[in-house]
Amino acid sequence: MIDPRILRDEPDRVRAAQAKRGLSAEVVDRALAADSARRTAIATFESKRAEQKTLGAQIPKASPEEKQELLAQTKALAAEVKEAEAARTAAEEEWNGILKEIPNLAADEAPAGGEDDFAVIEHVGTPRDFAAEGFEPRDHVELGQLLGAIDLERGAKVSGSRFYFLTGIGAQLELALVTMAMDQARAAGFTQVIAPSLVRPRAMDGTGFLGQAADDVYRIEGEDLYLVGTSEVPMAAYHSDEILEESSLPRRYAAFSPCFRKEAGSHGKDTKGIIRVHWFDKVEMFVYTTLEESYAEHERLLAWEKEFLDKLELAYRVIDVAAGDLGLSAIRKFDCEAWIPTQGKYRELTSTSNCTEFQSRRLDIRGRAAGADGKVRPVATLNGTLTAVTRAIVAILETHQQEDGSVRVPEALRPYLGGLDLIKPV
RNA sequence: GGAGGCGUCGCCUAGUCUGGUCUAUGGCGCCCGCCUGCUAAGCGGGUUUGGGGCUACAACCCCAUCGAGGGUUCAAAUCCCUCCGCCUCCGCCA
Repeated sequence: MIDPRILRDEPDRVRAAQAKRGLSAEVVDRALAADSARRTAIATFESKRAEQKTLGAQIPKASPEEKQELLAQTKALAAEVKEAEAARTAAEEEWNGILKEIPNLAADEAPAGGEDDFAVIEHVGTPRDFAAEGFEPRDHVELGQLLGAIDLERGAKVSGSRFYFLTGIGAQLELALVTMAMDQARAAGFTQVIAPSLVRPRAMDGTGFLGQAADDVYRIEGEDLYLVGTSEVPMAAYHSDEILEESSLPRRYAAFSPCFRKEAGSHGKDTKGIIRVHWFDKVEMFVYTTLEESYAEHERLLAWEKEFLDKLELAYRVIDVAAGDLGLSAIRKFDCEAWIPTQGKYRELTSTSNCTEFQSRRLDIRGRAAGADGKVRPVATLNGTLTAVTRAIVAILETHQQEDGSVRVPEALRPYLGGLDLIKPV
């Protein structure tokens, strides 16, 4: 959630932020009204409660006849306190509910508008010119079949549409990519983590995925558990309800977990292949740091993502995602989109977000400043994809394919495949 | 899955049976100061978090906070219920 002080002191800033995302500002007025109602309710309850405490303290010391009198008084008061408390609780819930509807305030640098209003920051590498090379590239579905790497038919048979088996060199590719990602992360000082992919509502809600995105989340029947769509969820909740020494920041984690997405509302999109699936594995970077450091850290996360894509020798562009497409939590988001030859487009391979204090406020993750004053305040959280396995495989197969259907292995990946430099059709 | 035990303000801990003087004890750690060639020791003080009021977002006052949420009561760390977590034993299992 956003800082309530900003809402109170600079409501116009919040209104402007809503407009930038293409959302109504009406929520701001509802929030302000709920805030003042809440404060009134708190004051009422607290004065009643204080009175009750004062009277109650006199009872054990009172003489028998005074005691009767006091008991009668406090008994009546007890009912009023109870009522005032219920009113306070209701007012606080109302306020919290409204506050949680407000997305994080987009950064000034983030372009205004929706999905198509992104700004291209840079292009890295040049898409291969298959026409000049004189052959028609095969798509990853065909290549996956030729190489014995991806089995979509059996994926559908066993689990349904948007599922797959990675087999043979496909399975090896996943393990190679994950290990390479983990090695890079460790070298950069990250703590490697294998994270749970089933979480409680608190974790899901705290990261902002039970808002508008709730349709995309799998729930476990009969249990209070959700399947995560990214290890951002368990990693954000990892330090929930904790106070971290700011001297211990940044805390950098590289977490591996499967990711599950319903892909509701994407019927007809990317129906072929493994571009858009209900399950895939991912190595995600997750960082806790201070608000001041978060902006520079965001750039670092982007740099680490680029380093990984560079090692895969892919052509890609980096975009600055528009405000309306940031999701609830982020103030700014960079996507790295790799060139997919058979689609003739750039497709998202990785994404990094600065969520500032938004998730920390919801999950109660605070930092204590160094020194005698030791102020406690929310920390900033950031996340970034190191590798989303399925899309990385799509980009590698399509980009590095040869006319005969074999695929050249990028230099950096070879050590992770036992030195293999060419994947040949089976 | 079954039976039992436990959960106190960073860590350890007193308090729970017998509800009110608990405004939660003591130790360790940490912070500030004193003392001291320096360090250690010693001495004195401070040290949960969230919220509200008032304000300079200070000081101060108040409310809540003893795993979480309900209940009983004039009054709950203390009694009752539900949930969560940890531990022990049994069963099952990769």
